Amino acid sequence: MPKVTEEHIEARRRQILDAALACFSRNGFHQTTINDICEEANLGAGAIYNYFDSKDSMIAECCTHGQTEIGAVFDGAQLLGTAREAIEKLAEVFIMGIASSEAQPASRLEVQLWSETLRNPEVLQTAMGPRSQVLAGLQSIVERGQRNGDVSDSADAEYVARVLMALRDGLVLQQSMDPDTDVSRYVAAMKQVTAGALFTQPPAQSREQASPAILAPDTEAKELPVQQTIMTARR
Amino acid sequence: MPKVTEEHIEARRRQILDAALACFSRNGFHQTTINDICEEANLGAGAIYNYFDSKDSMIAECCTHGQTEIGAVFDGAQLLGTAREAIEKLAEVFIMGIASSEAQPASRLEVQLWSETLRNPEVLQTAMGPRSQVLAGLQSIVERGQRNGDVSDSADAEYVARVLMALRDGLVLQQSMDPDTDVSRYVAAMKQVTAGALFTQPPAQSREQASPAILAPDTEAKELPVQQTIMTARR
DNA sequence: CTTTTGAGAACGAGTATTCGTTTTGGACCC
DNA sequence: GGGTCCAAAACGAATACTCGTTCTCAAAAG
Repeated sequence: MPKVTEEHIEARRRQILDAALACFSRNGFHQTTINDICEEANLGAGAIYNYFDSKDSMIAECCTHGQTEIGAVFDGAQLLGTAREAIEKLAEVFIMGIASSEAQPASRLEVQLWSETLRNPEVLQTAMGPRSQVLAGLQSIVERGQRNGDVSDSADAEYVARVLMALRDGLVLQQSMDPDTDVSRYVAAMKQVTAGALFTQPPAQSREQASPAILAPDTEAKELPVQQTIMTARR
Repeated sequence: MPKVTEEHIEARRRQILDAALACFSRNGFHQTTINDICEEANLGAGAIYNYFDSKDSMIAECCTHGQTEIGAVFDGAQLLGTAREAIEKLAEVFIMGIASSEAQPASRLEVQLWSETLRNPEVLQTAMGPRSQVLAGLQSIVERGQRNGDVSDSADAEYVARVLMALRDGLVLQQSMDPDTDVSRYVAAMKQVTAGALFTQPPAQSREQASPAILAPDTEAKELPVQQTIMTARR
């Protein structure tokens, strides 16, 4: 069959890649053999090597594919309004979307990818790209919140972003280890925690920087509506 | 040399295990060859097989060792007082202690272990043991806080525990990917977020269960210090 | 008939494990 | 006390096997 349509070729590639992805998420990259992929794809070894140079290139392609998707979903979320709103939106779209319960294979693959980054600098590169993009996005949300007086000035924007990222990564891990993880309940709990609605009582006399918001300098507590006093309030 | 003391044997085992651990955390379980371990331990291949049945048994032993330690550190933290205090304590002892910056190898090993759990049901078992123990501990802290009126009744204790766990796991991941991660800054940011001190303003009109704390029943808002109003607010 | 595709045998590099040999150093006798 | 002995310990080449990749050739398509 000389000259098969370009789409056919792409379809074959995707067929193989899907098979590889299924195997990788089930067994990890290095425990998956080419034969496993062949069987999953119902193809012989020769066929696969018509479409991919090597197993490593399949691994690489799976990794970049999965990671760029994460960046894309993050970018897709419209993060307007206050930081609080943005974070709530993130919880719904970014976390629910990526770690949605029908996507357990994707979570498992991501965990495998994490361990691969520790070993393979190239994979680390491709994984860190989208990750730092997301981190930067989160950080800028926090910083914008600070400019708007929405977020405590004492917050360490970079590390608050990391904390938010951890909330996502941690869910991915839990979901991959335990398929019964209830993502909605997780997101609800996460919202409650990040919204500061976990405790019914205020922080004790803040000893250190533990809860610096209440020490924000320019507050005029007595004059302001109650709620306002907590945060930086007006400059 | 007949008659070698029992301790000597244990010491040799540990020597080999330490070598294996170093290799595993550097390269992952399956990319590490027996020869790598031999070189790291300055031993021949045969010597190693006097102390371990197989490479797999070394993997298994590394996994259980690392994981039980986590459980032990958690148990070691004295978690008395209010839930807020307990969580702060946890941040300091549990998270700082386990993910302390000189322990990057341990973090890397844990990430490798995560991926191994997805593949090897036996490893999953041994890893889940300490993990569920910690989760249960976290959950009971939250529940105790609820009984004391310390924590919002609407909180989903089980999933709040998962969120807290995610904060730890996420740090482990970040630290393993990026050795420059500043654990103290992370812990500080995490404390601020969990303490509800991130935002300067109270949650908007709670639309759903997003921030149910403001509906917590038994608060006496008017009597309380100003800060208190933020979370429990009116009514 | 020419060209592309795919299956599966064959290859070869790499690895865990085994095993026969060598080394070690404490015990035991003189 | 020092020389001999010998089981434990270590070694490392040999083994058996797995797995990624290549090769060959038949089938299929144009």
